[in-house]
Amino acid sequence: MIDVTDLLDPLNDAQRQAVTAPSQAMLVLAGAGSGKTRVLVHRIVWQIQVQGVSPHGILAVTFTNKAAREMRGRIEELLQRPTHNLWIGTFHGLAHRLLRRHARQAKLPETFQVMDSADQLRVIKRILQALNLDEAKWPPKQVQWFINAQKDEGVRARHMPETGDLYMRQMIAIYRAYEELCDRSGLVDFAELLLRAHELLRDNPDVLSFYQERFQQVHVDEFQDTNTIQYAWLRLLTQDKNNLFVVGDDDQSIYGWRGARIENIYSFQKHFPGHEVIKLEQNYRSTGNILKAANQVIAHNEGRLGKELWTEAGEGEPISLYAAFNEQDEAFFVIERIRAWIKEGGARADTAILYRSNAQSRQFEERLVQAGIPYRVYGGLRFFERAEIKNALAYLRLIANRDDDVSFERVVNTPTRGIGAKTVDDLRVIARDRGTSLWRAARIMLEHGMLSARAGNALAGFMQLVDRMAAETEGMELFEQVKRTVEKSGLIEFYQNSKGEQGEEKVENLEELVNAARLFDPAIDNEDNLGPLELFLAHAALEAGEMQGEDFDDCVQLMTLHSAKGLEFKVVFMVGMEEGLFPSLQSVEDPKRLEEERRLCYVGMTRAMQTLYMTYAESRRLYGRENYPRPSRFLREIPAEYLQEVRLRAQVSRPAAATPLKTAASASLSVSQYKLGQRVSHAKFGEGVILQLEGQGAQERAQINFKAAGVKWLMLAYAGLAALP
DNA sequence: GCGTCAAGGATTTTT
DNA sequence: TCCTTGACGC
Repeated sequence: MIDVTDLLDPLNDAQRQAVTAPSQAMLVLAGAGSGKTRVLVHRIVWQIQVQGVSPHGILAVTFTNKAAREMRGRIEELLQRPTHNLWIGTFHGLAHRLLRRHARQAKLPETFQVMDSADQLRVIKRILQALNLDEAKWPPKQVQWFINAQKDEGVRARHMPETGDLYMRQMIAIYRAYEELCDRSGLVDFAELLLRAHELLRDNPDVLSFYQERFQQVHVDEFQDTNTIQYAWLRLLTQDKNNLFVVGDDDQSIYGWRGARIENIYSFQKHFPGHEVIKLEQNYRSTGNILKAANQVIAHNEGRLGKELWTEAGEGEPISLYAAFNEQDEAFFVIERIRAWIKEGGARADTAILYRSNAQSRQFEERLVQAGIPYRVYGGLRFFERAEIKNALAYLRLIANRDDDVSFERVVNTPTRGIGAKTVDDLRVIARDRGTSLWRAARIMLEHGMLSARAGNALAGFMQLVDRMAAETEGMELFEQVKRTVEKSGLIEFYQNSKGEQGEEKVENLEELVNAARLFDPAIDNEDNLGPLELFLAHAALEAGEMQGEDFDDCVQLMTLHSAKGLEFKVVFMVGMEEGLFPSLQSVEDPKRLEEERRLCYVGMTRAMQTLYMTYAESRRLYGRENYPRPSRFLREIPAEYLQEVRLRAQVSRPAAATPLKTAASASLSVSQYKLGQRVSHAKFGEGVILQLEGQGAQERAQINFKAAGVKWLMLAYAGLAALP
């Protein structure tokens, strides 16, 4: 008899019910911090150990590589053995694997390469140029968004009606040209991976039935984030087998803007009539007050599946609310609190500052630097996104596939070798006329002597270089291959000669790339007969790598609310709780988007384990303009009993340097009768002295030091002040 | 080809 | 306000 103690003991009733349920379609509604990964992991191990399902017959899909890694790690830990043939991966990673295995049936060249979004944008810009379209009128970003949105819905250019308005017809034409170029170059963007993989299964019954039979159990994490094509793909795989096990939380759906369909979680119930729903509502992360407050906020959304988090932990502290004068004061307050936390022995890494938009990080960074507190900002450039790394990869990609136009354009003149825009333009024309790649076009032009001697020589030199590198490095070990390429391409030399520290850092990064190649273990997911180089390139495209700073150091965490999803911290600061910032101005008009903002708020609040601070500023400089936002509506949605206002103002004497408002300009703009230093009296607060004036007209405000009530900011229009002599 | 200047744009992010 | 991007000139 198998001992299932380890498997079931750590679970609560609902979790256990989900883990041990018979094979059937199942929707696990897992609230924040309710142990959803644990349920997935234990469910999979249960199937292997108790139900006798072979790991080979199990598929688990996640959104991020990190989640996939974590899940595999935990499964192996529980199983006490490696899980080689169990498929765990991201939607994109798995789609890529399918396409590699069935390239021909997917109508792709065996050597196809994956483009990241920056590559995609370059291609789009090229298309716009080729079509003679003005980028101002057809913003490349918007085109990119349009194309991806179509692909996310499974729509190709040829599916789109020719009838629409001019704008639509033009967009479709661009889309079509884009598809043609990608096909010619063997390039596949992220959305295309999913769409192709779906078409592959849909149009090839033999392939489909092979995988339908193989995968006895399909598991999906973060199901609320799936888009149309991802869900369609899942349904193809599991069609009549009722073997789809999804875990998700409709209240944590925050990626609607990039195609995620929260509706999938509702449709699931229609598409799989025999399904079971299990709710995980016991939260193991936060204290009672935080959870109750979060429950109240999210309750303002409509059409939820309905869940209420609860905890066995005590009430804990109320949420602290701080009204800052301005963004500087907000940062000051947050950093003071972090200081106090550290002073009491708390770890810096247990504190997180969460904001709605990246632009907000600056003031906190400045203060942290000032205070000498180490910190880490999430969301910078990733390793594989760095220019020098992409250049090196471009050479490698050309070695793997000469028709890769994006890579060709990227490095044809990097390092500079005298191939100018003119030559590349000529190449593009030929390539387009003949419907072929730049590489082939270059061949043709060289053979027909269509180039000037100088350009011709330079171009021939480049092509020989690539051919030579390919020949020389064939059969080499991967890292040796990468090393040679980096050197022979001239990139190392190029960056060494470029000036200063920047170049040095780039050389170091290139060395790091060689190192990454050395550490890269293709065996991990080489169930296919792919070469190590191809696998490495795919890895580079599908996993942009960690950000710069690793989290080895104990440092304060700064990130957007979006990137905080899935994480937890003892002390959380949600900053910038203001109308127009959070909820974002762009979202307030549309109820759907507003609800997504509210879910984001819910996600943010439920990150906090012990202490949650929420702050807003009464005045905020944004894009060079002073704003006087109102506190976020989400704050009003929290019942007062869970809130505690922090009153610091009278105690905080702000350093003069942090007071940008006392400028001559702002003082002179005060047309009113009030002056700095003027004594005034107020009906409620009594007598005081004006410390600062800012704004004008109806917006004019004064900071007043009241003898009895302390320092306050008041709108002059409403304050009803009387001037004293 | 590189450096300088001006204009425009500025949620949220993974793959 | 500030940063990125593109155009233009050496």
